[in-house]
Amino acid sequence: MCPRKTTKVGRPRSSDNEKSERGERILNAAEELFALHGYDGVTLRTLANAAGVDVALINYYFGPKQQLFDTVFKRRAEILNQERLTALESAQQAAAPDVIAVEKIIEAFLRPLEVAQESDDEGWRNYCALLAYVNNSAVWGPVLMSKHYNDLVDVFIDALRQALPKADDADLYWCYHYMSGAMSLTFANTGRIDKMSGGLCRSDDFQAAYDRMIPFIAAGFRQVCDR
Amino acid sequence: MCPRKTTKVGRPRSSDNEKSERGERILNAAEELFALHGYDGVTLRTLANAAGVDVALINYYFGPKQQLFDTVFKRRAEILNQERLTALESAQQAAAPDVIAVEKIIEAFLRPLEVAQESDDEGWRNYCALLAYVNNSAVWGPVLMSKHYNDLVDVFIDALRQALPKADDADLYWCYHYMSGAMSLTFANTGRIDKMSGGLCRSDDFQAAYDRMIPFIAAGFRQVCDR
DNA sequence: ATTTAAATTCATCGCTTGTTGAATTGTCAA
DNA sequence: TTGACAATTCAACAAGCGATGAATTTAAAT
Repeated sequence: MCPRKTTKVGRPRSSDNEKSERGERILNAAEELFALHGYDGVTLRTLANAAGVDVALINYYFGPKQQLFDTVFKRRAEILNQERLTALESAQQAAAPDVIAVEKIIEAFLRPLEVAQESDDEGWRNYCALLAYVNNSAVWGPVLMSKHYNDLVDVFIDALRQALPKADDADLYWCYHYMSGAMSLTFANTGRIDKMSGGLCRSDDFQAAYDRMIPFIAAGFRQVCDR
Repeated sequence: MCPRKTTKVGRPRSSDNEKSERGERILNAAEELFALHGYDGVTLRTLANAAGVDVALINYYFGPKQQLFDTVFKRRAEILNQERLTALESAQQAAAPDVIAVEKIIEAFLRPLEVAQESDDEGWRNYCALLAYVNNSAVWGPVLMSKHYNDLVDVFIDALRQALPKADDADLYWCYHYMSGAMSLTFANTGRIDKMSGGLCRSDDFQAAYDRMIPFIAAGFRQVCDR
């Protein structure tokens, strides 16, 4: 007779689905959808549906949409930065008292991304695509990239300046920019290279991408900055 | 008394604003807005307003929104491809009977973009940003890039294969991919490098970007494909 | 002169958007 | 046991969305 209500209003019993972690479910779904469709391509209702959550809960946890976007972008930026920094430091200590080689700096910059993408956590693959979106956007790039990644840039530019003493700063920044672009597209995982190469190369073959990318970028730096 | 009607219904006198070219005005405004905000970030009303045109006229000329997007993307793709091809051919003839050098191939690929961006036609700068958006999008990239640029890729990969006979195809495609990413971000003109470098480098300094990019990319190709 | 077609505006359709206030249910400390 | 607070659903809001049929004006063809 009376139709069984499938969703119950009000605070759920904490034992119902222990560690449901709705907040994180929202962030994960948002990460995936924003990466795929961009900021404006995702509606809060689609997101709520993907996260298995009522639409009002998004605002309850994260405020308005823009703030949610910033939160999603920030979350893994901090982790990634930390891993890059420790990778750089340990490479510098390994090389001491000599100055570190360019290849090692590039490696400290790229390997954390590769490790993240190959991890079990699917969220990292989504985050890399989001990073490509933000990095290439004239609206979000100057805001979010500067806000969350500029400190890291300074550290790596410093390291490169020591490794390439003949370079002037403009050379270093431009080359860093090329690296950033190559990295973004490569790890954005769009499936483009699969089609382009007729299936010979695969977007999700991170090992192949990485093996070639380090020497590619390092040689570029040397050519421009070590003349 | 009677309020002056500022817009008149019906077909306008052809002498009214000769060569008004409303169709092209729509395409140009769409190019700019799509490049800045992406597909979903642009509403047809915003676009109509920017183009100084009634919203219904967009559908009349270009059909539904998706079809408009494709038309915008296609327009300059054909021009760009043609210029890249002739640049490659004339470089090959200049080198004959020797095989062309890697640097010359990269140059044939990049210089048309630089010339376009430095031209008076502001639309080219917008188009480059649009190209970066599409290239990095997992939704549009595999569709539009493949549709409008894959033939060109084949030609350039062929040329690179001749210039780097020791390389296997996977190497070539991956390096091409790095080049594509570096180019996209660099010419996307997001203003990121301006902030990153504290004003030392400027996004719109295409000459500076280009002067360093050719040797950077060429050295990368040689390192990976000429071992 | 008449008819047909092209180019434009207007008004409106049904749906979706982000956001929010109110109601509901559960937890936990006093 | 009561009262404050946390977590959730529901219903609704004004605004905006893409699309389109009808009306209108002009140009071109006959």
